[in-house]
Amino acid sequence: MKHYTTQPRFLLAIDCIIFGFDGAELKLLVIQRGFEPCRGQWSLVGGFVQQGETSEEAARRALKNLTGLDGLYMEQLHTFSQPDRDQEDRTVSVAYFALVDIQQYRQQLSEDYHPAWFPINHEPSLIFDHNEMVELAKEKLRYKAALHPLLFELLPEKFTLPQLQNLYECVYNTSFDKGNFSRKILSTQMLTKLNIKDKLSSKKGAFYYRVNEKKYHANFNAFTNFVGGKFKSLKV
Amino acid sequence: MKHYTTQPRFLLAIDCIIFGFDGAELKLLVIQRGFEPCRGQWSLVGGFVQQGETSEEAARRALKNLTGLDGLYMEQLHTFSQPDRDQEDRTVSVAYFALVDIQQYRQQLSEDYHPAWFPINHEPSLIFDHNEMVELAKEKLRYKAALHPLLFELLPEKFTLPQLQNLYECVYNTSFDKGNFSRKILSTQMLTKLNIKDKLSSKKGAFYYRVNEKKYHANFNAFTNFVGGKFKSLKV
DNA sequence: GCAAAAGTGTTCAATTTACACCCATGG
DNA sequence: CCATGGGTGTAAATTGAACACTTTTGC
Repeated sequence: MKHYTTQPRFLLAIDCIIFGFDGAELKLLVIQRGFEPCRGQWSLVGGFVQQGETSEEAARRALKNLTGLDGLYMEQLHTFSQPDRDQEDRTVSVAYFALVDIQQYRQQLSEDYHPAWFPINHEPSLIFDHNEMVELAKEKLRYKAALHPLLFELLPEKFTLPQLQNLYECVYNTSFDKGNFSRKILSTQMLTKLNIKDKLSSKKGAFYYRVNEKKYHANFNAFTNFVGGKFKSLKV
Repeated sequence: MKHYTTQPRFLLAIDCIIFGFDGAELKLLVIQRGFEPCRGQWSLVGGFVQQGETSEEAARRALKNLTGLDGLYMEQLHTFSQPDRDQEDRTVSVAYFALVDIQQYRQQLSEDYHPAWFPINHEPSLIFDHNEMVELAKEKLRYKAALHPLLFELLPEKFTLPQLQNLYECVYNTSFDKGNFSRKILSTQMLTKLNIKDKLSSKKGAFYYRVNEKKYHANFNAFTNFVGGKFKSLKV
């Protein structure tokens, strides 16, 4: 093993795969790249890790810059290190995926970034290996959401069961029985029923619920099967 | 966003968390570090990523060097980037976890590396953030093995159901009903029964099985609940 | 009153769990 | 011939899937 000083050095980047849900479709947030190489092309939100910060911190910084939001759900996805992934220089990128409530998202700095939401499954061609990152993030989202309640992170504070079911149906591109779905979700005791109804999508109106933070955090890492029998046939 | 040339540069390392099973205990392979800083202390197997190779390739190179084995089960775990994690220089490390059949492992280059197997739960104090890496790898192993058949990778080509059950019981530190365990495993059709018995641990002898590679690979990524009802109470 | 969406109830099937029982054999 | 661990059978309990039914209300 050679000594440290003889080892090659790398640029270290982060890239964020940001998912949102507009009530009808699952979407991906991308920007128009503002500098060379590939200026003007669609790209994930990213940046370089600085001395004195972790890659997590760099990713949160990038997210905050673009969305104006703190405390988003975010987790490390994978590190991409193909020598030729960035034609300009040897850059290794740590990819993170993040979930945002699209209603809370306020477009900031749009002059600099030109952000745009694309429907998942119709995202544009992205620079470097960013499409590969998005594919992996979609897999991970489907995987993790089948067992853990992270899709709540995509919804506003108050939401109805039909809205939640619609989100699951979008993510898994299938349909669920409403009776069985509602019983399954409510049996986790992660939701608190409010006395207000959303009357926008039906005459009867659907009750709003909000996440019971205590139960949610306490049970986030437990295994809960959120997708019924489709669980067994899911491949990832 | 600054231009590339103004960005800081990092050393890029890989570290491998290598698990093995000796029939009675789950074990971790560590080495005595051969160079400064921390020469002589216990460490994960690692190395620096070189120009022109991916971190995956660097990890396979390190595994091959130490164990003499190709084609081990290996997957990327997490990237560690605390600025002070290596006191000598700013080094970011991509951690991989690997599973080896301990019987196939031949101690090579022992003069250089001084490798040793430690029982999981009694591993020694390791350099840098390596204990943290091991903790995360143990969690990931328990998580993934609950749903996918990766523990087969820890066993020799031929093994008995009681041996397999013992392995699961070690990983989850619990016990399973032998009848239900055997039915569950065999129902996956991932095992082929051989006409030879292992007579070492009983008078009656237990039939050997081997992995049906076709079924195994085809269904590796499907969700299969390998831990019965303990699944629901498993937290990770 | 009726269409449309929310929400509840009920049945049948599949899976899981617990535990009893039989089997093979070395000493 | 019996103790020991391997292996099979089975009934009860739980969970899941399907679908019928009731509720509410704007038009």
